[in-house]
Amino acid sequence: MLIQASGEPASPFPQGGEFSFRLEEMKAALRERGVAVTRKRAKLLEVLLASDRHPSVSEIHEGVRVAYPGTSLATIYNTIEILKETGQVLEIEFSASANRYDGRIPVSHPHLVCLQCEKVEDMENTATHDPLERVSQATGYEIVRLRTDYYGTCPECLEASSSAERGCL
Amino acid sequence: MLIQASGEPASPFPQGGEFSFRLEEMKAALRERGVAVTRKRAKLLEVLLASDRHPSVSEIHEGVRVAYPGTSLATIYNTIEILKETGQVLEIEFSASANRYDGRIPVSHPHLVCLQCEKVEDMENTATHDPLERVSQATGYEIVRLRTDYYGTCPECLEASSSAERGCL
DNA sequence: ATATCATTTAGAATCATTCTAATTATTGAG
DNA sequence: CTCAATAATTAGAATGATTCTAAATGATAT
Repeated sequence: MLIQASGEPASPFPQGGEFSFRLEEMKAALRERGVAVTRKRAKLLEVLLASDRHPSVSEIHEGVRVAYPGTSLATIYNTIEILKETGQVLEIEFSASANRYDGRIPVSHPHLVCLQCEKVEDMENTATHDPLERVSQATGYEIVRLRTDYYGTCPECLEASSSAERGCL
Repeated sequence: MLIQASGEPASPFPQGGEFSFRLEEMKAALRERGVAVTRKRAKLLEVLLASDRHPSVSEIHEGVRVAYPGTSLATIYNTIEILKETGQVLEIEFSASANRYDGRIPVSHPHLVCLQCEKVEDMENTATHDPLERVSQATGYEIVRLRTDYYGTCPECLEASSSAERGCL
């Protein structure tokens, strides 16, 4: 599926460029990381930010290929990996379909995922008593499932790695 | 990784059978669905319930093979699929590693996922203001990421399917 | 210009999962 | 019991997303 079909030249964003701030932030993060902001990478960032679809890698690929037809999938994966490492993109994992990416808000926040059309939308972070019902009311979705997972390092692994640092291994 | 090595005969659960209730519930759901509770399937349910690891398909496979060495992976996948359809197991999706399954509490609830050892633990559902900090305090995890996603059907798809039902397509 | 280093590439490899077509087990009717 | 019908199970192939690899290309800096 195609994200954005704007041509190459200096492309400001369609809807008025609300995310030019993020664009610069991402470019700065890449430079700070010591990697070049090549034309393809810059285009990738634009495509990522231009879409409110939380695009997949292959959607981004198609978007970049509008401007640079020869672009390989590997380039998209490589760059997304760097963006992940620098905290510039949020990966929304799926096992049954392709992962989706949020470059606009790169920190954890709730989404609405339509099981039918696979749309992924941002959700206002409302207070959370009986979250399913509340969210259903607020959004018009028929909510059937909520996923809330906290990711981090467990106490055992924290202890193990601090021991290792102290040379106890 | 191996889940449970108990032999075949009538095996009650190791820790005293707190989940025999769920076992019966799952068997009943299968029967109601019109599928047989074969010995391999029964074993699968036991292995699933016996572990607090939120086992993956291949972990379940290994557990079942202790009792039934010839068991194929396909059987595990097939049965898990039926359990999912009947709401008897909660699938915890990962894209970078195998999905994990919770048969003890088959409805949505928060987990703690260790990024280092890939442990998946159940979490008490505490009130949720500044959830990262709160959860970190409560659990000893160093929390770096929270995933909260609501799954369901968006208003557009709801409308589309009700139109279709009314014969408007 | 040229040596160096990063970037990009096409395609192979991997891994979880699903599919397929054949085999085996179970069940119910007679 | 026996046999036909149906369900369950199997091994392995197919799929699809992602990662890896090794070669080619591009940019940079003297």
